[in-house]
Amino acid sequence: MRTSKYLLSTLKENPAEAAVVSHRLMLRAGLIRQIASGIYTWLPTGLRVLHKVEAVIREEMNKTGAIELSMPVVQPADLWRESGRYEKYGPELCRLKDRKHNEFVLGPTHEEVITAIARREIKSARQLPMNLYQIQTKFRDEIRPRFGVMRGREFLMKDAYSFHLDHASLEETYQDMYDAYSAIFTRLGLDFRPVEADTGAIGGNHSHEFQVLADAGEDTIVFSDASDYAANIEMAETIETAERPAPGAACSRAATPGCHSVDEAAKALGLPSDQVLKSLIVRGERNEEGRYELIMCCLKGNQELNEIKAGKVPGLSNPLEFATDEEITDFTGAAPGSLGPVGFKGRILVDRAADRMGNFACGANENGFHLINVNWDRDVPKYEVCDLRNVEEGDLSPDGKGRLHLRKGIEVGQVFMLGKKYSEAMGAVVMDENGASIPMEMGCYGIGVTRVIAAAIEQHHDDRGIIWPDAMAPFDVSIIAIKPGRCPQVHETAEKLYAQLEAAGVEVLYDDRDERPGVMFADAELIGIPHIITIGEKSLAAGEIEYKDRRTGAKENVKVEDMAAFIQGKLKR
RNA sequence: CGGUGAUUAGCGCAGUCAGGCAGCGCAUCUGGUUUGGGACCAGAGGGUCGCAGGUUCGAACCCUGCAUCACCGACCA
Repeated sequence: MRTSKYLLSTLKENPAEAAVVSHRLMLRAGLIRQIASGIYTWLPTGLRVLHKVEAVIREEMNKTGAIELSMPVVQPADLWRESGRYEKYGPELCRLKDRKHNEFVLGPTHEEVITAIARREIKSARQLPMNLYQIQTKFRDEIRPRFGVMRGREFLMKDAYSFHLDHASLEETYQDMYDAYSAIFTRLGLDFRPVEADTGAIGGNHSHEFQVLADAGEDTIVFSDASDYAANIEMAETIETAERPAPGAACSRAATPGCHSVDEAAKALGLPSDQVLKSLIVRGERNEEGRYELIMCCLKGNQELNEIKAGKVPGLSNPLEFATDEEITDFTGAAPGSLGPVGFKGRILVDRAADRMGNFACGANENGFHLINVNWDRDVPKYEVCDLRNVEEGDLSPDGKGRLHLRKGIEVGQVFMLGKKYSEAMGAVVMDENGASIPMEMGCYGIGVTRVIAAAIEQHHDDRGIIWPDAMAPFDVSIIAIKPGRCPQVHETAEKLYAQLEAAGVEVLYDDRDERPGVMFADAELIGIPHIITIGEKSLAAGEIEYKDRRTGAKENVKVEDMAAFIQGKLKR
């Protein structure tokens, strides 16, 4: 490709809207342009990168025997009613109508369509297992799109769905996909970790996420320093070793006017925040009158509720919902900020760490008052202990080996065992050898193709721009001709080398613009092309061409006639 | 969904407080000088000042409503 005939679209200045480095560089390098909130055009250079990532994914998926197909973005609402997700999915699901007022959705994922395909097309158990995949646009109407394509509303995803006669077969394919994902992310040059994960809106019962380690990540992952335990913080179980102190002085009331938070109350009472109980009121199930049961969750004041774990406690709303201020005041007679378990009329859940507290302070269920020297059992006779809090840096690993460390991660892939959730709801069955209809076991496996690119840039860049891993680079080589208009020999050498490399199948961006050198160097480095060749009068006088490695910055002079072979040698590695 | 802020040339912004000819830098085009790390000089083109309404002799600027975008928060007890 000649730069003069290409749409490079690089920006010298930093775009105002970009907060993270990958977003900034994707805009500056001319990879993407925003067209609406969370919706992007992929410019030619960006599309080349996208195609590179797709190619690696296809190769590794095909190796496992998965078969590619393509499903529609626009899907009939009825299909989603069949699975029960039309109502359940919430406002993230974009709903629309056609001219005949038929209802449709923009596919945020494709379980419904694939299950509809499978139930028609897979007729015999002998066809199983079968793993079908596509690389297709998804649309999720995110609450808050951000960080460019990291959390976009429209994005590209590789999604695979496997069908099985039994669970053992599902486990086998799950492992194959786990291994394929590891191979894909390794080939793409990413520093990643597979972690145990929650199954979320997709449903199912077993799952791993593939997390790219990066500070810009929106997920928190935890891992042990002494074992291979790794999980999303949403899943990580806490282990407590502290002993509960013996009850001391009797419980008494203390005025805490104007205190609405744990920190304010702790300050007013002269206690550290881990001696103050945090009491949160959440919704349970709805009763006949349409009211929610209100349940109290008690935590140490300095610790955080884990909504995912709490949502799994039987009887609690899932996904977890907090009670409104009105509901709380109606039920307890006090406003948030003055709540506590002593005398609370409803179910009380106590986090494992909070259970080890003694002689602590908590709200008095009376505005402007707290209780001090409160003790479980003595002052709160009935409560349930469960795992409610987020693990923290240095906590014991749930497998009993080592301590936990927290890191930020970008979720680039997830593998699920779905089981029979969709096949049962939608009647995707096969005949077994006895002639009985049995719903197929299913698995599903996603990779955020567009997010992978942002994640790669987060991990691979410097102050000059992107440093692509080889497998993702939009071009293999950049040829920069210094003032070819002034020196015919430079022009001829550049043209010849360009033709030679193109003929050898090397992807070259040949900067033939006759710009000042600084402009061309800056563009090549911003775009992140791994190998940069400079042809100029100086070295050409000695019959040489300059080579620079984008990653290491190392420079080398190579004889004109050897350069094509030299580059091909670099690319083979 | 809540909070904060923004919206003026392709991009980045000033001008709004205190109403009175639409500005600056970059980019683009023309000419010239330059030429190994985002050159310099001279000139030119480019604007429904987000939209709608109101106040005013006069509105980018004041008022009202709306839209879009961004950032922060959604752990609140």
